[in-house]
Amino acid sequence: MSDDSERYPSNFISNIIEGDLKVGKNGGRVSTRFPPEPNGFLHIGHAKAICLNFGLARDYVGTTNLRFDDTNPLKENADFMRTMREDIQWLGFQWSEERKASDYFEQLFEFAVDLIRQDKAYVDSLSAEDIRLYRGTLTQAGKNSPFRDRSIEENLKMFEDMRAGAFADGAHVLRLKIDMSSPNINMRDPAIYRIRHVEHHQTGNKWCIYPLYDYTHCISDALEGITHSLCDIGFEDHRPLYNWVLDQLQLPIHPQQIEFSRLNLKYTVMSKRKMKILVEQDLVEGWDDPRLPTLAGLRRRGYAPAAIRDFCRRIGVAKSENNVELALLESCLRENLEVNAPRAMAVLDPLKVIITNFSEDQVETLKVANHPKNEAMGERSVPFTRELYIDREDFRLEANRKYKRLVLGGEVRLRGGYVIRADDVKVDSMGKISELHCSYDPETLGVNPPDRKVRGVIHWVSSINAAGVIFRRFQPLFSVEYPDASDAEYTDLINPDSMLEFSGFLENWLLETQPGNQYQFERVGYFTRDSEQQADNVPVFNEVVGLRDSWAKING
RNA sequence: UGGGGUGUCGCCAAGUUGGUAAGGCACAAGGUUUUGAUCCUUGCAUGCGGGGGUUCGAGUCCCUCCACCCCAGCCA
Repeated sequence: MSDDSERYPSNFISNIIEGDLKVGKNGGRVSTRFPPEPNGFLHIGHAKAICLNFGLARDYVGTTNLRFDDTNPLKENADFMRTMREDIQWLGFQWSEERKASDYFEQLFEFAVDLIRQDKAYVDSLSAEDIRLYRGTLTQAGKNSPFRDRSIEENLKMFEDMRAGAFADGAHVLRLKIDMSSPNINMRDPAIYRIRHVEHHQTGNKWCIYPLYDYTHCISDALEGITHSLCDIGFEDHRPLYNWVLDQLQLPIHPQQIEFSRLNLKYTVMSKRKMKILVEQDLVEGWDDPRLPTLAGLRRRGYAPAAIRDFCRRIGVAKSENNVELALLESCLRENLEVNAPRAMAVLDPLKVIITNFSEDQVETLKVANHPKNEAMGERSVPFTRELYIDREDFRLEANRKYKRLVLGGEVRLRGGYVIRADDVKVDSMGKISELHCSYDPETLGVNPPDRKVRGVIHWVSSINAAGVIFRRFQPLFSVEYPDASDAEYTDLINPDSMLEFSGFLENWLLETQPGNQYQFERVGYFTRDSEQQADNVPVFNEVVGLRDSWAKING
């Protein structure tokens, strides 16, 4: 997959890397890492970070580690690690080495001891509440903890005792000794170890003290020889702390932290917390709901990994706030599926058609191309019979000339087949059209009638070839562009039509297709078989993305 | 009232040492077409948050305003 077409265009991070390469920094080596916390599902915002870290390393012939940032056993578990690995591989990337912050717990502890010996860390016995009070505010300096001047010996002893389990949760904390009056709150003696008597999914009960992010991340990066540590822009003012810690210690390398802005997509939410609530309140069907921007959801929806990668490349990398339109994502998908998806026919809202001049016991086998531009995709046999189905919206009793479909007395071509004329309609007791009687012109297979104008081409499925399935079409999950920014609670802004179900027919061979393989249902959109088994066993096909529809614009 | 950031076309986003505004998406108008799809052609920022200044010349340098975002977890 690593062809040049996936190479990142010029951006501020690649500029930094090229500058580093030019002066021979890090011996010309580029090494990145993707460091998720295993506490939820990866989403398209993570995809941006994944593509960037793996993509940049690929572009500059470097390496990328997968590192689970598992320093908070209260929130994390090994199941999330498993799904994250699957999602990353599905997206198309393979890491050089898998690491875990917990791999470094012993070293992290020793470095902390080193800091205490240097009088740059101390055990604080203030309560969490008091620590907050002593920290000061955004505009007022904090003040030193009364425990700040404990002797090195006492600190050493107490920290060992913390590790040994001598204290209750929250009794003490290890803090860095930096500057309580720093204008940067992150530098006001940040805590780096807390006591938590809980089992860790990787280290079991070996530890009862766990290091915090700011202390752990920079050291982990250095230990792995990471050269460029890319992270969310929210960590920008943590950078001085990142550098401070590394400056105090003997490490093989001092990685450079570079922050870029996270992806925001219109009409959706991008926070794990908010998605979790949607899942827990059954507002969606689960973490893999096709309307969610989780990688699991996108996969179930039928998104092609290459299209997501293309999207991540096209949105660029910068530091400014951004709200990307869904249209860009959809465009990436269509571009990919246009060339890769074999064509087929499906009728979402069936209207029965009787070809009155075609005999009941006859079946004509038509050959239809699987792709209009790619002969290598071959052709398939499509049966033409007296009884078939077309889409309800492809017929009107009467319409003006702009309507290029079937009207009473008008002619239209059945895709891949004959030209038919609508002669009569049957209406049921409710006044709804129940059946259409048409006649076909046997001289029009592959050729247009010389003397008449055919209005257009519509798709269809023969009744002997029709498999009944459920189609799901999707709209954005939220009905407003910025569900996060609204005054209303975001859960109240869910689009009631975000998932519409249709009961219709498709060519029966599609029943054998696998989830993840997309097909274009001509004139409708791209679909894939849903991966979940339904209780009633009725097959479900999810719409990946619709076809561009210029008629909808004209028609309103 | 502290600190850190960001402001280039509706949405993203390029713009090396100042030299006279890339590209994509969207949109619009044509053409091709047995998918109102695809494809092709054309159009789409005298202006880069505002105002000054330096310069032959500034999105790029200086000054000054303005707007928006982030930070006070023993979360990451």
